[in-house]
Parts: sequence; structure tokens; C-alpha cells
Amino acid sequence: MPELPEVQTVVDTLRPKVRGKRVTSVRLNRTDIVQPSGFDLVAQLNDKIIEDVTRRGKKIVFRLNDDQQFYIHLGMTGRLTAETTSAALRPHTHLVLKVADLEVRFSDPRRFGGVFWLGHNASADDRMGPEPLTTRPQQLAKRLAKTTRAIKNALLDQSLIAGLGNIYVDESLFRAGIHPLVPADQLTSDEIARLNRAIKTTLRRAIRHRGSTLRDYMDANGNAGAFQKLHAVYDRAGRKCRRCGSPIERIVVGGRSTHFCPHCQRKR
DNA sequence: GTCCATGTTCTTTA
DNA sequence: CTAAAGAACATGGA
Repeated sequence: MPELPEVQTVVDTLRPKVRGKRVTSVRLNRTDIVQPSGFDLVAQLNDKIIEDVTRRGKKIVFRLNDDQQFYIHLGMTGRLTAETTSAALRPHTHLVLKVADLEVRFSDPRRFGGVFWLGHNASADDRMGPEPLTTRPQQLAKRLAKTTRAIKNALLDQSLIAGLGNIYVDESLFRAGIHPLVPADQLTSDEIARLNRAIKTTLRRAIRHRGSTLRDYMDANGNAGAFQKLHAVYDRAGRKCRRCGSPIERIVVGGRSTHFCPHCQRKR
């Protein structure tokens, strides 16, 4: 559920509710969602002030008043919400922070997400590629030239470019008119310029529509996104291409379902 | 029962 | 040695 636009929307809705506020209690229901394992999250978080909440790739980064940092990754099914104490607790709620009159709750049925302590020294940038909203075409070109993998797989690699996932890679490739199986190092500079632009436009539109809700995603206020209604290819196999009317195809690339228009995204 | 899922990391293969 | 491909993780919905 959570790629860059969804994570950005969570941060945008959570930040005003917690920034500058003190964590007055910490309840950790499952210790195995914390990294490094065995770390005493409760002791380290309790009574700290949340100075800021920001996004890096798909990470939700918290900075505390003692200048320590940690991040929450939502994995596939994670939700991070700020709710009143009386709101019903979702199943699989692993962490609850009391912040002012609200509870910040992290729930995640599949537990692919988690809480990652960075402390003073570790950085949220570790093994992360550039932010796609500010990546320049030449920068993307240089990175793509280093791999023979299909462009679909390359764009999913967070160390190549950070924040894209299965939905927005498919949507961006459609907008750029590039077939998902083209080897990354064979894209022309023209195609890369188009791709770079398509990624930015797609992500900005998705953020404007508060992300895509397919099943689990909601922002910190519990609201679903609306961008799924505007998807051109993702989860639209067999339906008509919005541009040319051809049926959208679904193939499997690197174990992930991949959607594209065989007419608008020709393989060379 | 089967297959599939918005993600990442570890292991195996080439 | 390195890059790429595959398996694994855990749960729930169709």
C-alpha cells in the first residue's frame, strides 16, 4: 500500500498533530517489529519531544529533542494514524504513543513494516537512491546505465531511486511510453528524459489526490486516497487503455505483476 | 483448499 | 568477486 505518495500523505497529515509535542507514554505490543532486535524502544521514546516528522523514500523519519532519530516503514499493510484515545483499536496494533490528547498508532497485519531506530549516528539515507521529485535526468541516466535489468526492476530498486513501488513504476512507464521489459542500460537519453518527467508528474498527481487506496492504505486521519481512480494501467488488466483503447496487459516481471499498454509502450 | 497482494532482505545462481 | 534472479517473510481477502 505505501509508496512515496502514500507515505508523503501520512507525513503531511501526521506532522501537524505531533510536531513539538511530548510522548507521554509508549505501549509496545510486539517487540519483534523493532530493529535492532532487543532495542529498548519504550525507554528511549518515553518522555521525548517529537521535533519533526519527515519522509525519505518510503521511510517516515522522526527526529527527537535529543537529536536521535528513528523511522517507521509501513511495509505492505502498515498504517500510522493519530486518533483519539476512545477510537477503536485496530487488530495488529503493535505500537501506541500517547502524544498530547491523541494516540499515534502503528498497525501492520503482515508485519513487513517496522520501527527502525537510527540513534545519533545512523542515517535514513543509508543505501537510498535520490528522491525522484528532485532527480535530474542526467542523474537518472547515469544510474540506469549501470544495470542491465529490465527498467521495471531497476525502478523498484530503492538504492537506484527511492520511493517508487509497483503502482507508480507501472504508471510512470505508461506515461513515458516505455515498455517495462526494456533493459535499463538501453534507454536513450530522450526516453530517460521522458521517464524522469513522467515519474515526477505521476507522483505529484498522486500526492495531490492523497495516494492510492487499494485495500489497506489510509492517511494519519484515517482517510483513504483517491488516486486509484486515475490509474492508467495498474490493476487494469484487460480493460481499455485510456489513451488508445487497446486492452491493458498484465505480465510478471521479477515476481511482481506488471501492467502496461502494448500499443502505447512498444518494445523496440 | 488456491492464488494474490502497495515491500524488503537474504540466499542461490550465473 | 559481482550482478541478477528467486525465495522467504506473515496475514488476509477473493
